[in-house]
Amino acid sequence: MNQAEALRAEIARAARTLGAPHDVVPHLERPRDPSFGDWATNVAMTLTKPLARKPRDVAEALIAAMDLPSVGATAAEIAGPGFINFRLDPGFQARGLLQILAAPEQWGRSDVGQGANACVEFVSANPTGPLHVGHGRQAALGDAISALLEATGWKVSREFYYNDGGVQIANLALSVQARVRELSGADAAIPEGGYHGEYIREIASNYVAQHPEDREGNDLNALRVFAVAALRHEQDLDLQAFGVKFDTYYLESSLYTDGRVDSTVKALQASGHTFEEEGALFLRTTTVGDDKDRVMKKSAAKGGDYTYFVPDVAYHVTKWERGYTRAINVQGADHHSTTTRVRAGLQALEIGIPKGYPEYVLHQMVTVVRGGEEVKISKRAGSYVTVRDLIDDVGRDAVRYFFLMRKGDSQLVFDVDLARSQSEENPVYYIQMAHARMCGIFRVGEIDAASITGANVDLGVLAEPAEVELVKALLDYPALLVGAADAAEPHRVAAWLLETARLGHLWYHKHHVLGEPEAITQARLVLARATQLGLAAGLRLLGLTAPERM
RNA sequence: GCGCGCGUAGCUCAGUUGGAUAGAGCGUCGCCCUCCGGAGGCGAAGGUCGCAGGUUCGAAUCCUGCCGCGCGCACCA
Repeated sequence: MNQAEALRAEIARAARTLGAPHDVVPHLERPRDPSFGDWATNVAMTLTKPLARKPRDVAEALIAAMDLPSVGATAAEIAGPGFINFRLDPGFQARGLLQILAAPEQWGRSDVGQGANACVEFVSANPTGPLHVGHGRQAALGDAISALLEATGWKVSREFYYNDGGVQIANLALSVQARVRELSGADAAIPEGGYHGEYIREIASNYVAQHPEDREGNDLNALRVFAVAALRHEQDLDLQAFGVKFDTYYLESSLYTDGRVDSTVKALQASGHTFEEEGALFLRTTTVGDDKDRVMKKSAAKGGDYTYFVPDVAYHVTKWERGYTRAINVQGADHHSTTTRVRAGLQALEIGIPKGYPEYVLHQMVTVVRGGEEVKISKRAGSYVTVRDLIDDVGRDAVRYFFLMRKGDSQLVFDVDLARSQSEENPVYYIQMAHARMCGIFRVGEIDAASITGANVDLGVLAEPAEVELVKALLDYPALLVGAADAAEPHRVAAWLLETARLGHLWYHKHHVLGEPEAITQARLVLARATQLGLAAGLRLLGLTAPERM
């Protein structure tokens, strides 16, 4: 049990002696102003009604009923309408750092997920071109959300759904065909809705080199297979360069071949939530808030195919059946119309899937800016900027951090000049520098950092305000992860890193570690080591490196 | 027109799920400093949290209606 939990438990115990409900869970928060204390609770105000007493009365009785020393508290004061502010003994508080030193790899990890299975689906790009910046944001978000879930006790599968059928793939094949024919001197145009990027030319010439028997590009099926394989390979290389690995690749085509699409349609029809109109089969989605009912199967006149959301529903049934109690889909906000449909389909099946399943993390657009100007195209892809462009330009760490530093709901401006600058205005550099600085202390002092355990060190001397603030920030990390994982919001970790790095720099500039009286040096070495490990843990979680020198 | 998201300091954004005098970085203006690691430290100015109502002990946060921006509104995916 950590310090905050111990304090919470003691408040709850005291509250029960006053007659509070047995299941009371006092809310703890950091006061906005550190001068108020180290922890605050509003529990006295929430108990006003059940206890039928005034908030300040409750607070007073609560404090009297608490064993403050047992939880390291030196004072408890009533403030404002009924807050209780607790002050913790600095040495007691700093002893929380020992947990970091004892098991750095475990730091921040918890078991709130209790080993349940979660599926995080992200990127899921059609194999029709190199990955663009939106995919990059999805890759960073999906990978970080996965890491967050893993750190909080979930068993996570990172999944990539391949749309390997459908109109877009057909257009890809036709686009390559046009370029092949162009090579043989024929006059051929890219079809409507086709792909114009430079990479299509590369694929075409590779195709001709490997298929000398089809210089005219007549074998559309061979073209399609070749192009999809080439682009899947290319996307794999992009993801590899980004350091993202998937556990599962799920092919849309397999949903047809193993009969899941048909069985899903039959089940939906049996459920009574479908109807036929003008020769097409509809799902009644208006009952769950959609603005119109959606076509599942096109009329014969339109080809009689299933629309894309039918395999989508079938696919999400497999997630449920594969035992994922939590499924998170990371997509661009332009896909938000699918959420209602997929959920409606799953609900219509009436097989016990929760209403909010799957969860969607939808992110807004990314604008790439260089030299103050928006960048819109890349040579290779033509109409859009690729992830590869960014990685080559500013490096993997910066790309990852920049994609994660804003919450997905907000639009993101990716300033390439800032991302590559070696200055403290660059948040990535700033955070990594803080880590490297802590490492530097041990290097200069010729001390083996791993030998620092904090045993027999009086941490009570870590009482300078800058030290107390840094200690508190470091100890907030585990709870931060729980909240971030629950909300699927990695940007909280990015913000925590920046703030903790700031406090680390501040402390470093204000106080010396080496060359102080022995007792102080020993205590500060513990804080330096904990800061280094704490920052490294956060960086690692987001998939960033923690360099020892820069 | 309908749906979703966003609107917080000059700029870029946080805001612990409804709490105290709304914060940080950059920029601006003062004053210091040159220290284990490249410049940093201290302080100041700067806000009607888009607007107007509502809910309650208490709202940037929840509800309603407007305004502005983005995205989406196919028998496309």
